[in-house]
Amino acid sequence: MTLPPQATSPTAETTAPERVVKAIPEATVARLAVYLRVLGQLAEGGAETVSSEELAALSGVNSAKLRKDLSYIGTHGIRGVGYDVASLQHELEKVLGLDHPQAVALVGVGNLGHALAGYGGFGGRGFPVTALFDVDPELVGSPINGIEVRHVRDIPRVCPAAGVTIGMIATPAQAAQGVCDQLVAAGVHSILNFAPTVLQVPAEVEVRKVDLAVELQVLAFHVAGHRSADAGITDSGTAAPQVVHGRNGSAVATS
Amino acid sequence: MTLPPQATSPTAETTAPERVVKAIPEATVARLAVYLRVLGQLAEGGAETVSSEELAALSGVNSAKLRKDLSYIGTHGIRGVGYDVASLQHELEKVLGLDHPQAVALVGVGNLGHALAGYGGFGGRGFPVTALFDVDPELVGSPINGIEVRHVRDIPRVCPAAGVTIGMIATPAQAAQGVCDQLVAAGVHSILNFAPTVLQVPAEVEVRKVDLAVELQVLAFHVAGHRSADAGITDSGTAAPQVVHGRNGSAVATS
DNA sequence: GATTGTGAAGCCATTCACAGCC
DNA sequence: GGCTGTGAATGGCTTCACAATC
Repeated sequence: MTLPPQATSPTAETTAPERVVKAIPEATVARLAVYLRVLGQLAEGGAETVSSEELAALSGVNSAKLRKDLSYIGTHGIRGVGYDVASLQHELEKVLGLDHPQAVALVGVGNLGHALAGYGGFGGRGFPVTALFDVDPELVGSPINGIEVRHVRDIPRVCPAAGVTIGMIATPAQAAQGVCDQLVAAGVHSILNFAPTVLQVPAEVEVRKVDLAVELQVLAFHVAGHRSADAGITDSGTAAPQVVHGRNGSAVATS
Repeated sequence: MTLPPQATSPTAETTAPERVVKAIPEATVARLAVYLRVLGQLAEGGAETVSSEELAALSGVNSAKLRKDLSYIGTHGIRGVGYDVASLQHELEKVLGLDHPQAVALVGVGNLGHALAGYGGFGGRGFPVTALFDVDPELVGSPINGIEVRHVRDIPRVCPAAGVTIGMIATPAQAAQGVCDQLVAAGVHSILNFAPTVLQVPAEVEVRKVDLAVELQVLAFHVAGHRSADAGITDSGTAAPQVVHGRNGSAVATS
């Protein structure tokens, strides 16, 4: 259904190079994933269509932003009605590359790694964790969640063989850079880093980071700012409909 | 040491309202926390001063951005030399509100919650997890990491008593909104959400979210985009010195 | 009448480039 | 000579507001 994903630029694309896969802002991509999840919930609830206003409220953004976001993927909502839940879902899955799944490797099976390995299917259909690595002799060789833990030194062999495209690093900080280098050498160009360090990588590698300490410190900053303020915070600008939300930011944490 | 934190605005502050605690961009605050961590490592290594170029490289940003960031807090580096590591550390700690610690409550002590509770002191001096909550009768009453797990229904009583200012939610998605409402009612206005849902909160509450599924989907998007591209990605614009990094984004995940 | 899609305007953040200082 | 601090320029994202469409 629906047309091939157009560039949606107002001006005619005179020189279309193969495929137009760019032009979607970074920030938009992250929100598309959120919309997709909300659509899943709506679909479960039996909804067939949804308005931008409704979907936006459930996603914690305003409706103009949502419509602009969807315009990047060349969506076809129906004016006066809204969006078809099912087809928008499929559209988003296709854009995000979820139509064929990505094999994920997880390095570092400590407390956090364990939790991540167990996270399993994530929200909906997921990212299969295909390979686990650690250096602890107690862990190496034993299975977790049905997957055998390999030694980190096997990354160069195992990852390409398993077709791993995404790596998650949940090691202690000191080990993270070394592990990262090995993943990159093994052809893994997308990395999600949970270790509290900034990773140095070549330009073609995409790193996103999830940094607990930073998140807490940002919150602490705001706590500090609002101390002794009591009346104050009534200036939210425009009165929101009902549903509001603190702010933006999102795992924004990427380095 | 050092002067009181000035607003750093170019124009003279004619109407200074009590204290000038704003004017620092959201994105800058997150990076300040990163600089602080790197400074900690430098201090351990025995460094006394550091140049913006050096600190920036270690933090994965360019030096102009770093200097601009520091300018917001009215820093006093020494031209021709750099920054004093120790005093910059203290300056950053003060700005981020780390001089007196924030009590943190963690709700949801499953796999992930366990890992978070154990994370303990985080990078350096930390955010003491002061209270744990869950609904599982098996967990409630038993101690984890020396802290007794309480029932979620006790949030309204325990949190104010313990002076909790920051809440972390690591429950299943269905439970998250309810828990959030209770935290807010208990006066907790800064929340870090690990559950895969968008939380609806009043405007005075700051929510940051850490969303695994979103992070992975953003990475998947980029994997999809670079498929079949082989030569391509040489257009990084300016040639970076040596150290580079994928991109930005950071836990950007806030809703 | 309701709701989408999108130019245009506005805002925030990044980058540049250089004056000021050590 | 080296390095910081910062106005000015640029770029990206968000918001507004409304014409187009159902």
